[in-house]
Amino acid sequence: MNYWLMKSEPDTFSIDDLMRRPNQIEPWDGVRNYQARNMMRDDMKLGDLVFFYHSNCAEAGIVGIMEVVKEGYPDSSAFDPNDKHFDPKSDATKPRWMRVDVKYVRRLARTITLKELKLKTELADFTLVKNGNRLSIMPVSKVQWDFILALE
DNA sequence: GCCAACGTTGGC
DNA sequence: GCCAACGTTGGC
Repeated sequence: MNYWLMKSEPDTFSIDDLMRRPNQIEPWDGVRNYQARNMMRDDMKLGDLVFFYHSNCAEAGIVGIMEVVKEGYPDSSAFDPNDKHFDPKSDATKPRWMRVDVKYVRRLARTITLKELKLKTELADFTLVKNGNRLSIMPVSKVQWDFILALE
């Protein structure tokens, strides 16, 4: 069982949007970064738990928990010329990009903000708080996961 | 809206 | 295969 963190801009897709989806499931598409792609393709497994992180907003931070309900499969949004994330170098026979499906588990009692996480010496090695980090998907160790949840 | 950090692209 | 130019991310 592994733990993850996934970022989303709430203006684009927030945890409220996830709650309103049919069955509260969302295909996590549009990721166009190879490191993040590789994690979805190779490492994210059914039942893994994921922090939902709101980025690029007034109160950036962890707002909830999701669960992986479908493992890596081709991101067909890359095939659609009308899609914002269309990639002409990807097609159905040779898909370049992958996605997983995630399902809403619960909202945190409060937002655990980036500001707060940055103050914790226990999280000094956590990718999220590293300066200049831009990965939209990252692994979270069990120790980090438990520590962060204990802040709730 | 600014801008630093970073990944990707493409010329050579 | 180097690296400058460019585009994007995301905190502030």
